[in-house]
Amino acid sequence: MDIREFKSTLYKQLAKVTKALSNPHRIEILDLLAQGSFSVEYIAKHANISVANASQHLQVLKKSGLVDTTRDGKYINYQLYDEQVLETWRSIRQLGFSRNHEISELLEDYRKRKDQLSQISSDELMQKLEKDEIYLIDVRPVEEFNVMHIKQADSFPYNQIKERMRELPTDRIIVAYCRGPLCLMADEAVYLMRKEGLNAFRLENGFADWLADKRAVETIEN
Amino acid sequence: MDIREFKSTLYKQLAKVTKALSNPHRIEILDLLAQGSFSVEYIAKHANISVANASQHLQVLKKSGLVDTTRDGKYINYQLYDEQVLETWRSIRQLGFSRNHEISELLEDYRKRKDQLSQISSDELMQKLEKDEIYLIDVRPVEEFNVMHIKQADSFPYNQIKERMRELPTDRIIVAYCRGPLCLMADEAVYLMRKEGLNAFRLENGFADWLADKRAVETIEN
DNA sequence: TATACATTCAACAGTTTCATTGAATGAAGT
DNA sequence: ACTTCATTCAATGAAACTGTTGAATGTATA
Repeated sequence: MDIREFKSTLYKQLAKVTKALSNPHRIEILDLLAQGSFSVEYIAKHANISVANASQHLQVLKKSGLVDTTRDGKYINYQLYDEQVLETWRSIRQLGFSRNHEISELLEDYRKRKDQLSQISSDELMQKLEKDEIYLIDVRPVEEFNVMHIKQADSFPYNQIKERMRELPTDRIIVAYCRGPLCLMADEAVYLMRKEGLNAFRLENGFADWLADKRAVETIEN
Repeated sequence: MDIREFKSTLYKQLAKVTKALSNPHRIEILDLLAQGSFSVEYIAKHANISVANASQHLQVLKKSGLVDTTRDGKYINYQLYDEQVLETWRSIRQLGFSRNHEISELLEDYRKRKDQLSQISSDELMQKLEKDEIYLIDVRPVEEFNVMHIKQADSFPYNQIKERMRELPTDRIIVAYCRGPLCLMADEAVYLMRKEGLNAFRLENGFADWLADKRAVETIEN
């Protein structure tokens, strides 16, 4: 095999990985898997595609080595292969934000409209949590909260906020977080809470990045 | 716009960037552009594709924001948009190495056959360069040497090694480097030098990573 | 053993991507 | 103004990618 042939083979192999990342649904799935390990059905539901379609996309990701499976009863759970996949995904996401203007504009517009950009950084959150100045809520689906969540957080799934509004404290700052910077559930939650006069903020980024930064988390056994 | 629509749009926008990365030729081009700024013709030649085809791939990369152009006389030079593109490419390349077994095997097989894995790390090189124990050669095309090169290196393009063999010192260690870990020119050079009894090694990784690590480089004005 | 159900498979049509070809553009130099 | 030459454009057919559908697989539970 001569050098040229060799290089072609190398780049073709590398492209197998990048091809796996080239589809919007697969990106959304990766972003979701950054939260933990989930069944095909769950993934399909949250990526808003059919189960068969999700299964196919997951197989592409698996063949490329980016995700792995474990069987749990009759469910098959998919998860990111390792931390490096998460790191690379974060790098790509970051690049998307900086190189594709539309992405950051979309998010900014949305947030400006919804919650006046009331964000709080991870560092700030840490400090205020220690001083007990904050009530922290996790607005992701309870399944994801159960897999893992920020240490002092309570579960308040986004779709229950309205009914459970009176459980929230009126004398403290409330901080809501969800999956990551692309996740809008926390924004929606903050919007609803502020409409009711609560002092609510959104955590900048979200759980995936909290985890990647190796900050304190907690798990609920099942 | 509801949340779902919003998310679809976001992930579609992100996929615009990843789609640009999903083709083997475009990956090879990015890898080449990690060395500096080059004309369409040069890129086409080194990626072994037609000029028209290279032009098209380059336009895809440009539309996705990953590369940028500057005009120089009648040439149009393409370069990576910024350092973040290089960083993300390195992250993806790293992921490819770890998740696609074939890649590392291919390289290892090739190197085992060619130069018995005689590699030297960047740190080791730095130390030995200071002690003047090493003769360092850059085996990339001279165009790339001129753009930038490791500080103490001399230019010995891979395809001139044979003719210029007698210029090389026999009493010192020779270290050859090329573009990066996917580049085989340094391996070929080491192979040729060792066959002539010279004490030659390959620099682990290559110029792109040397640069990314912010080590000392030099430029030749033109 | 039979049933339920999560997941995968196989086949299909619609769309996108790709490389090739030859013509068009447009800046530089005569 | 004319020529040269790097680059881009436009059109084409082939190949790869996608989502849908309905059937098949295989594990868990009754």
